[in-house]
Amino acid sequence: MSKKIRIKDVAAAAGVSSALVSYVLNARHVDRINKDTAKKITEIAKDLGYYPNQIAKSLKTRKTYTIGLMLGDIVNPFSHQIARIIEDEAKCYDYAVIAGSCDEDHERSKKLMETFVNRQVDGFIIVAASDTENQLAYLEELDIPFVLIDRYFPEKNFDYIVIDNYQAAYTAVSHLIEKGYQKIALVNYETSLAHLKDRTLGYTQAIADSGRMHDEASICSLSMQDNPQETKNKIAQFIKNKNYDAIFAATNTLGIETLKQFNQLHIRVPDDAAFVCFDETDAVDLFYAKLTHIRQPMQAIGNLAVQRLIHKINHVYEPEPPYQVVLKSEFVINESSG
Amino acid sequence: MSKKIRIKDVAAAAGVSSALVSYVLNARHVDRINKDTAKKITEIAKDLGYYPNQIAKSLKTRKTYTIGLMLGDIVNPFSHQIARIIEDEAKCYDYAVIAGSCDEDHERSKKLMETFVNRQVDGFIIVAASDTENQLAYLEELDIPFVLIDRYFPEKNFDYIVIDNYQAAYTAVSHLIEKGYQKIALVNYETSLAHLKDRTLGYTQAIADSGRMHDEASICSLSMQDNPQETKNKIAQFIKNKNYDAIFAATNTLGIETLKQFNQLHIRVPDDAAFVCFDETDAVDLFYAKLTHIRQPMQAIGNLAVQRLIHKINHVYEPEPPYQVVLKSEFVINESSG
DNA sequence: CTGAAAGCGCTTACAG
DNA sequence: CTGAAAGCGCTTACAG
Repeated sequence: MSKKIRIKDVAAAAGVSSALVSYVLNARHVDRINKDTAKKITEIAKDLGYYPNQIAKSLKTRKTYTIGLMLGDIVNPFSHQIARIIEDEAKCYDYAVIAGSCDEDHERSKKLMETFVNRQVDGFIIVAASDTENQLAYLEELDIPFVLIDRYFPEKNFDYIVIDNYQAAYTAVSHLIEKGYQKIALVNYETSLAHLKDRTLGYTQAIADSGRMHDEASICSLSMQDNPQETKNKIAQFIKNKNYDAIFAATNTLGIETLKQFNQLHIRVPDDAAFVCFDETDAVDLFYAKLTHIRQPMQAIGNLAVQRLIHKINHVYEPEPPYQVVLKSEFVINESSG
Repeated sequence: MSKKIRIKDVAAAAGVSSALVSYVLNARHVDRINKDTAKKITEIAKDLGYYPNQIAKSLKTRKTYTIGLMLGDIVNPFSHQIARIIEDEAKCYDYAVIAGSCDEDHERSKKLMETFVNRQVDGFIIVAASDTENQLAYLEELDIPFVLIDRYFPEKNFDYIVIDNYQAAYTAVSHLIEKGYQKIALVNYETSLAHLKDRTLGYTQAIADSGRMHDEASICSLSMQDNPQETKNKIAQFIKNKNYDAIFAATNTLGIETLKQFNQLHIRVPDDAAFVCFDETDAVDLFYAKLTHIRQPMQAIGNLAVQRLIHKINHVYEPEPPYQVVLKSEFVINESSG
């Protein structure tokens, strides 16, 4: 075993103090350190294979260079797409990301947050579960910076980066109307989460603007608390009634589940029913009829979230107006709504 | 802001020493601490909302309760399925998981490993990129425990948990043969990675055992170094030649890409070509013909990896014979090979 | 049964 | 230009 090298070892080998080694390696006070000494230290550190112990460093500097990423549900394609982007972007600033999923559960969300707080993450990027405003307020009390993505709380002044969900849904449904579909159904969660409410609103408004009557029977409402089997059953039930000629699925997982049921029941897209859903997943090209979908600007969401968070980390005690960004999404028309 | 409470604050409030608080909260020497004092300390700690600073704790105990998870490619469904399982299992032992992707790249793998080492992870679970044996040897030198999953190095004594890839491929191809398909093609990566070689071997052996001649033209070889577009093009090229009546895709991503090309070129499964692939992904139910596939025991792989790793962490200096587990996979027959 | 003190490996004012 | 020393918030022999 090659024992782990400490700063002390480097200092001894170079015949200087630990302080100097620390200065050189962190490029502090470069102006007033002897060039040759600096060079010697750098070389010796390299020869010995010295890497600073981040734990010790963190204890002293009170910075861990770690971001806690709280996801709603890790199996959701949105989650790992965004996780990947956030990790890459964070790496550019020498931050690591530690991610966890709260599975849309209030309690799990709280536990996860506590775990990350104890691990001294410098800040959070959060896809918030429903009714977790008080957890976020707790973070504010602790002066731990965070930024929300995907979901937001309209009543609060938290920073967020989201898309215009109302507009996205409105566009999608208007497209189906233009295409001549008569009975357009919505599959969505019934929840207090504003972004999903917005999607429902976009749907109902587009229907209303087309001069049609709103029909409760056209909405398939799921609960986020249901287990996968219950969700599946409810969707299957709804599909079987065949009270629609087009379906707008308000989330990617709901969309995929709907398509699976279509397959099961031999309902052909778009002949028997047109289909539009959220997010660009593998399903888009994999389904026999390429899927019309709403494409979120994932890269922008991830990058902005990281940049804003790091800015806040570096200016913790300088209050600023809330940073609330609403990005545009893209509507991609394919065969499934042909 | 409610200032963060330290152990000192609790000690002061309780009128005892920090040492005692530490003992009580960590349940050390419970036998020789006054019950009432202990109770008082516990209550006060709770009232003040005390949580130990994990960084300080780690510095002293040299344990971070963190596992570094190195993935081959985070967008691969295998990766996040297994990541999820590992996170959940690790949580049972109060370990957190910090994950990263090396994108099948040697250099990125090295950087990632160094980052995790500096962050003092207690151990690694690794889906190894090709030719990274020396990186693993480095970990051994540092006495940092690790266990490989999914992939292994037959020449080395590293711990691993994998499936019998040869057998899985052999079974899949034999099934196609029994079904009467005449020209069975393989889509796989050309690589030094043993688990993928095993899959090719299982394929060629099954073909040979059926008394057929091996035909080089039946193998579509990809390179892991190719970018997605190149991979796509090569598969498209291969598909277009139509020199097959069945395809066995040796990885899930290759399988999904193949199916996308089938759609593009209006090749119907299983009428124009039968199809079998690795892994249970959303694609299985989403494709119009339910996919025949090899189902890996993900839960077992993840759980065993975590359990073995934690065992090693707790017994670092007690050498044991290598722990090399080969699990069985399940072959699930569906319509795509009907 | 309990406390004073050292130490984990760094960083950083301060003194010279 | 450089070093001695304090301190981050814990844990843990050791002494009593």
